[in-house]
Amino acid sequence: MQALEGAEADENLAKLAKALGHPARVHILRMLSRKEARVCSQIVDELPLAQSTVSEHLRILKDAGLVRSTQDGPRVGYCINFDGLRRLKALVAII
Amino acid sequence: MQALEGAEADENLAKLAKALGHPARVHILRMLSRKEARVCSQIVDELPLAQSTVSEHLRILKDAGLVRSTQDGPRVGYCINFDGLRRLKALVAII
DNA sequence: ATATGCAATCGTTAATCGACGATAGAAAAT
DNA sequence: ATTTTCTATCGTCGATTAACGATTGCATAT
Repeated sequence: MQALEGAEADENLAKLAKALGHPARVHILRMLSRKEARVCSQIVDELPLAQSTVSEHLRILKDAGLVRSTQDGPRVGYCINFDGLRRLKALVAII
Repeated sequence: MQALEGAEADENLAKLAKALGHPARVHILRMLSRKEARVCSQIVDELPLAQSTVSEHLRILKDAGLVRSTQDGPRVGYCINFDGLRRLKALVAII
């Protein structure tokens, strides 16, 4: 378990929160959380954004460790990174 | 109680998370949470930032509803806005 | 081998953010 | 009344972000 306090934890929480700091990314995360979507095109269909923009939002969520991409089968799939999400919840909970 | 789902909740969470999306602001929030500081100058002393920059971070936290300023007595004090913080925790918890 | 479909990356533009010093304002102390 | 102390605001600058269309890359299907 990583630290929940100190400068490193602050940076960690800031990075996670920053990734969450856009409505489209919150929406994407919720879709993935409820398994309403697994591939990029489904998310593009749902949001009023270009494919490239959605792809960029997914990259940001991946970079922050909130989302993982999987190649289960023929196509790239996305899913919640539960480790990252758990950590975010833990860090927020103790503020 | 406000909604925890839907577009409005997404925007709300994004706004709160964005405010939290900077290490200095996380640090400030933790200081206030632990009552290690109550006035701006104490925070300035603690952080390697100019007074104007700290003041701006405080403004962002206030705008997001995570911090309140109080004039209890002779001088302006800052404290956690527990309503906002509670809402953040609730919104994050259900992702 | 070629075509198709999906996602990532590139290049660009406008907008926003983060930081600072300087300045203003308000209250308390002298 | 003047000085001091503390915080907010202004103006500026460079860096980062958000968005898009266009292009590339990679599988699968034909």
